[in-house]
Amino acid sequence: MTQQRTRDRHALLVNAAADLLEAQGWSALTHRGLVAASGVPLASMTYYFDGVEDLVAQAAGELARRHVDRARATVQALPRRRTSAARAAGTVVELLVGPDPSPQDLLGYYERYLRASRSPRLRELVTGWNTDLLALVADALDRSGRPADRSQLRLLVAALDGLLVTALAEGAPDPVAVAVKAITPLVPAAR
Amino acid sequence: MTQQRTRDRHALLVNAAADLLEAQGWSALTHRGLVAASGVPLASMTYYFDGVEDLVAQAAGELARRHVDRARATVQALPRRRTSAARAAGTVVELLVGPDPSPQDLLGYYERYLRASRSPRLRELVTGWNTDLLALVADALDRSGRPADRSQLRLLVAALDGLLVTALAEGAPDPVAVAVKAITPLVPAAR
DNA sequence: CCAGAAGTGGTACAGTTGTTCTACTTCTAT
DNA sequence: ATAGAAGTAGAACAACTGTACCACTTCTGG
Repeated sequence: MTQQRTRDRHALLVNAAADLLEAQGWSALTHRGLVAASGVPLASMTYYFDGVEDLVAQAAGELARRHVDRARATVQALPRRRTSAARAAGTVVELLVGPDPSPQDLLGYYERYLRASRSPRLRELVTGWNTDLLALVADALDRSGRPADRSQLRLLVAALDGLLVTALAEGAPDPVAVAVKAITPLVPAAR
Repeated sequence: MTQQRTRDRHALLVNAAADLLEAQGWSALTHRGLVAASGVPLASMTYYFDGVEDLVAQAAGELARRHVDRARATVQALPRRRTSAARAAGTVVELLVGPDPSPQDLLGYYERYLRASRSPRLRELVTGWNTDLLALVADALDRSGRPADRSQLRLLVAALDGLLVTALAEGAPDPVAVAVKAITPLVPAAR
């Protein structure tokens, strides 16, 4: 069967690949980039991954898993009490793009997101990931005393994505601040 | 001074580059790709463009210009009468992403958009382009008897972008239909 | 009309990339 | 313990990229 060292090495590679993808985007996630980041020889790339597409998919999967785990922890730590719309909006942003992301983080995030549409495997990954994330956002809004139905939720998240992407493309200094302020009117009323 | 043939050739190249970028995305816009699409020899690439970055910027600029021109024509052809929210939403979508775009068109559109944040020159281009487009959307909504203020406008467009990007990443069959339906509640009331 | 500028085009170079080949070592099941 | 599978590792390959070089032709201003 598979040996211990192999499992370790595979995990090492996937983790390093996810780090690389997160830090430097798609273009940095190459066989040789991963070699430099992991110290594993080049020939092992084709041994552990069934082509570069597989490598990319596994790295993206790992990143998505980390994201959801972190978001879940954030939600579970959320106190169950009514908060202001602005605060709730801030929480939603944090769940989606992480705490205090740099413009580069955001760019990487949406580049990953978009690229997914090129591969069936990644599309599937993104679909599941979004479902999880949306459920977490719903939970967070519940805890903030501002329950949202599906369409409100979808619109809120979509507006956030759109605002962040635009702020990013235009090179706005603080995309998150702009976005939080703009979506606050879309946060459901307290109930 | 510059000769006629040079201007022709430059225009030919920029047009071919814009076509290429529109049809096949960033990755296809290479020196050799443009050679194949235009019939102009490889060495002319460095003659007419100051490096590949310049080539990309000029192609993107041409594409943005075409987009705004087409949107402007669409708005000017719009009758000045009150329409349903759904219809107005459809018009907004058409202005932003063109009439009946395929998923591939949409993907290219947002990839271009996002990539812009990597280059100061492209950021500037996108900023101006968005300003023009937003003004056209405002005009279109006016004509539809549904005037919007700046923040309504921004939210509407952002939600649209976000919905399209998500539908795209998840591989939804008809992103535009999904998006039009979802943003209809954000269309300003008739007045 | 003709020197010099402007433009043309073939070729080559250096740097990427993903992938393959081929020996070699290590582990595991019998 | 040992045969065979599993994993390791170096080197090389072919395809791609952007760009530089150099001889050539075409155009244009004085």
